[in-house]
Parts: sequence; C-alpha cells; structure tokens
Amino acid sequence: MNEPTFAGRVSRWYEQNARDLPWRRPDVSAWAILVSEVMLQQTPVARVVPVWQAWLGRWPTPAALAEESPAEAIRMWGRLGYPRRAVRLRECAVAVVQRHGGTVPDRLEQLLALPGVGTYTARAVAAFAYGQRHPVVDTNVRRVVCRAVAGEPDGGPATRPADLVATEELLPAEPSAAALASAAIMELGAVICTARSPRCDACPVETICAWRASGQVAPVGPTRRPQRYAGTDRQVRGLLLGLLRETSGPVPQQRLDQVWADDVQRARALAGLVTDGLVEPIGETWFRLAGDGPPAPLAS
DNA sequence: AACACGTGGGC
DNA sequence: TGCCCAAGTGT
Repeated sequence: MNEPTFAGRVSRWYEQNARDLPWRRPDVSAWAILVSEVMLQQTPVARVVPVWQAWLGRWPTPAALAEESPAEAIRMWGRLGYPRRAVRLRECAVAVVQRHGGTVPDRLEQLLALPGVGTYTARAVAAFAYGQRHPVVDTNVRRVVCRAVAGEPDGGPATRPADLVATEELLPAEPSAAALASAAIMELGAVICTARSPRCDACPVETICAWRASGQVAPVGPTRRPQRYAGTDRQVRGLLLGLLRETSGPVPQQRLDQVWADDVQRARALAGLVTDGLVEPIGETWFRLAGDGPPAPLAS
C-alpha cells in the first residue's frame, strides 16, 4: 500500500471540510464560475457571496450581461472594490458572445484573451468549470506549495513560472482529480495554511510539510511595501464613484467638487475614471456613470 | 518590474 | 488609530 500523496491527503481533507460556497455546487455554469473568480480577485469570500447571487440572478448568462450598460454593472457590483472589474466583466460577456457564441470557452488561450481574465482566472475556469488538468496558482496555492515543498515561509510577491511547475508536479494525472486537488490546495491555503497564523495542528499534510519540519522559519524581511490608502487617488476615485453610483443619471461637476478639496488631485482622479471606462463626461460640466442613460448628444 | 487599482473587517 | 490584509489584472 502506497503512502497517500500530498494531493491525495489534501483532496481527502477537502472532501470532508470544504466550505459550502454557492459556486461550488453541482450544475453551476462555467459563466457563474467565471463571475465568481473575477469577484474573488483580491476580495474576501464573505463579501462576494451575496453580490454573486444577485448578479447571477439578474444576469444568468453572458448574453444577458452583454446587453446591459456599464453603469448597471457598476451599480450591481456594489462595494466589492476595484470597480474596473465590473466594467471588464461586462466586456468579457460581450467578448464571449461575439467570439464564442455566448458560451464560455474551454481553452486556456481563449480564456486568457478575455477582458479581466489573467493567468489565475483562466486556469481556474478551465479546471473548475471544465475539469481540465491545469495548475491553478493563486496566492494561497503559492504559499502552501512554497511551505510544504520548499520549506519557505511564503510564496513571495509574484507568481513565477516555477510556481506553476512546482504545483503541476503535485497534481494527480487524472484531470478531474487534478481539478479537485487544485481546489483543495487553494482551500487549504485559505482556511488552514494562512499567511498570518497557520493552524498546523489541523493540517492534513503536517507530517510531510517541509516548512513544519524546518521549525517554521519566519519570513526574512518585509514581504512588501504597505499599501496606503488615505489621501491617495484611489480614495478620491472611490469617493467620486460613490457619488455617481448613488445618483441616477448625470451629476454636475459642482457636486463632484465637494467630494475632495484638492482640485488637481480630484481632476486627476476623475480623468482616470473616464479613462478606465467607469465614468463619461456629458458636455463640459456634467458627468455620469458610463452608459447611464441615453447616448450623450454629439458635440456640434 | 513596479505600480495603480477599492473596500471593509480584524487586531 | 492605523496597519495588514483578501481566490489578481493591466500597464
């Protein structure tokens, strides 16, 4: 009898301990899975769940979302953060309709070409929606693999090709088992092998973990520069968009001016929102969420 | 490669 | 309070 493999142990643990997240239920569409992956980018599960349910309730298919304005998508996005994702997700729906007849593609290359879909999301959809054998490497997986295999305390700042290779080597040969293992490793990183305080006593691979064996050496230096928020353009963008989001139709610049005192920074933030397709100018002194109403009259 | 890009909850 | 984070992507 062989000893259980890394993937085998984690998969068995997952089958018994996985959280009951709605996008993991049977018969969830590839589109619904794609939507969940985009919403989960840099955003905690607890905040995604209700928005995901409302979103799919309103727009069950790419075709349904593709017909909507960016403004509707931005509003439905609520306060998940990084609202460019809402605009890109709608663009993604348009692309799926135009390029693939409304069906989410199953090839990595085609997924990668969709707006808002990068290395992680493309692989996640291919594996979780279509059962293909691809390493799915997010920050959780990187951390788990670095710890368990290399004995290092964390995965470093960015996903490297080596991370994909190291993860791929852990996956079982059979595609659906590999997809399950990928979900399991990710879940382990999210729930047990966390960045701050790992619960090694509850970990299914504690006895074969290189990091545990090494005495859990601490991280070397500061992992990354702290991301500040107060006073940044991001905060100003958030304030401006907040006002536009809760207002139906155009808002006079005068009202936007009250959101932030610094004229230069406020103008820069607003221009950025326009560039990113979140906001559109109406004439010289009015602004609205992109597509929030009939097309703007052409300047004569 | 380094940065920009939101938000709200935990400590 | 203020810092850190949480299933990345695009430039």
